[in-house]
Amino acid sequence: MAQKVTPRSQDFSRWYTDVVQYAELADYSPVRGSMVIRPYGYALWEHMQRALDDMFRATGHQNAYFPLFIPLSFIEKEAEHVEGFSPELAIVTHGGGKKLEDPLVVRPTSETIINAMFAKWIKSYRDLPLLINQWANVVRWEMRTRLFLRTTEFLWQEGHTAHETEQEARDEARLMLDVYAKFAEEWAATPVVKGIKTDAEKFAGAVESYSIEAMMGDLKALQAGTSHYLGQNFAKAFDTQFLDRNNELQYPYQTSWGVSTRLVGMTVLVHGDDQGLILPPRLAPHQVVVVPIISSEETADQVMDAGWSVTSALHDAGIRVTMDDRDGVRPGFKFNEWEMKGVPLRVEVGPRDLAEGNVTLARRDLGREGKQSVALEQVATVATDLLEEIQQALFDRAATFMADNTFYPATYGELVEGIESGGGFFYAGWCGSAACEAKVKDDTQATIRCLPFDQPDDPGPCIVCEQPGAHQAVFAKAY
RNA sequence: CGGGCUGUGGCGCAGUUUGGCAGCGCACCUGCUUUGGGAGCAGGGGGUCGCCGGUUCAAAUCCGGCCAGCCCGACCA
Repeated sequence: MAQKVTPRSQDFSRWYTDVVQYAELADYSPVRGSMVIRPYGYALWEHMQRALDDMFRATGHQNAYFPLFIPLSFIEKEAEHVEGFSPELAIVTHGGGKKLEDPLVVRPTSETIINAMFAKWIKSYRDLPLLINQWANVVRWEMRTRLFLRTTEFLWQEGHTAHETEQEARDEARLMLDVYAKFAEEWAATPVVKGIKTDAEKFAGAVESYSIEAMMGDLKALQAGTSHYLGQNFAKAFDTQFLDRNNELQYPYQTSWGVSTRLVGMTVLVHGDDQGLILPPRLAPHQVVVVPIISSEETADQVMDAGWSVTSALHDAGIRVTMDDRDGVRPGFKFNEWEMKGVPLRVEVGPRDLAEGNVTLARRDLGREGKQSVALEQVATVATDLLEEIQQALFDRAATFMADNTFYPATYGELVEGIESGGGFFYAGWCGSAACEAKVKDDTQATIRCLPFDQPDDPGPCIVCEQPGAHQAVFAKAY
């Protein structure tokens, strides 16, 4: 623990892997492509869950739980859905020592099993809207995996809703995307671009997919959350029907939306530095760590007492605080260790501070320059303010970084050169053809991350074929 | 699934070319001295060298096969 990480500038990919492991967020497991989320990483995820779950409830959703196993025949009912997911399904063929007549799929997502139940529950327009969320694990058999960003099994949340009208469902899909954007920006301190996915990138079985896209520290894009307007595709496949206000049978309009433990990876990739993790205060398992500095026998008790009283003052102020009272570990070691773990604020309590009635506060995001002395009795109020400042500073820094690395190429040559010479987000016109989209991908590996909701009056000509552009698209390499 | 790299105490590696006592650093345990940015000294524990087979008096080392992991591609939250 607390080893030196590979510098970001030297090898970003290894830096990420080092930070995740050294900060004890996760570890590789004996199972191919699967990871163990360690207590510290899980605590971070739990804080994300809590914030999101509160927002889901505030928008009228209820939690429920559906089975892990889905009959293979269910997946096959929606043509695009099965086509999209079949390459990555884990399928159970045996149970109880016998071969199963109908194989079971380990859920890659739950639209089908949930619709099988919705078909039973939805009889009348009075049953709508039906607003369900579940927290669950899902399995997608990936070729290449990376801790948190892509693993065979991952934890997520999937919302599934059914509505009386198309407009209501479309509004719901957009509303939940807004919830995700709000979470990303206000909790994870990560600015995002909201937009519509192209047909090539949309969810298998959706009419339209929306996403939030964030820029990572290596200038690649990460899809941080998606929301889908499903139309009546699944309702028709599962014969989910209700009697409307005119006593006529109708198929409901549906949505689904999800975010995953990938958000943990995003937080690392956006804010971390060569010292390790930097956590936004609102999500940090420990917002403040108190490190006592014992320099002599005579002052030891006094320092420890002061450390504990600072700890309880911070706790009483509603701050998640921990006191590192380990014996036999030197303060310098503790500083580095808690910096590795991304704790936003550190309080150093030592004889020199106490002689003047002070403690030293050190901001994680400012490095060694970010220390200040604060009077003992003001620690709680100052720390409370600082945590808010840090939260804002992290967002501002990420927003500036994204703005600085967002470009508007005028020609195809500029787009290709821009992507190859470093990356970033490239806004450009796009005619809407799959061929032009594919050409960019073939030439540069970059894809259209989304067509932003914020569109200019004139998107300009297609960056590829120079035909009039139907949309402005964001091109970027993605995780 | 294609290409590359790697499997040796918990982690990182040397040793493999040229077969001959299984080593180093970190971590861990004990003790003492320490403690304001990754402590020092002394002592100690821990490894069927990825697996299976072959060659040999003798294999971490040579030969054959298999497996796993990571990185780069195609696919993807």
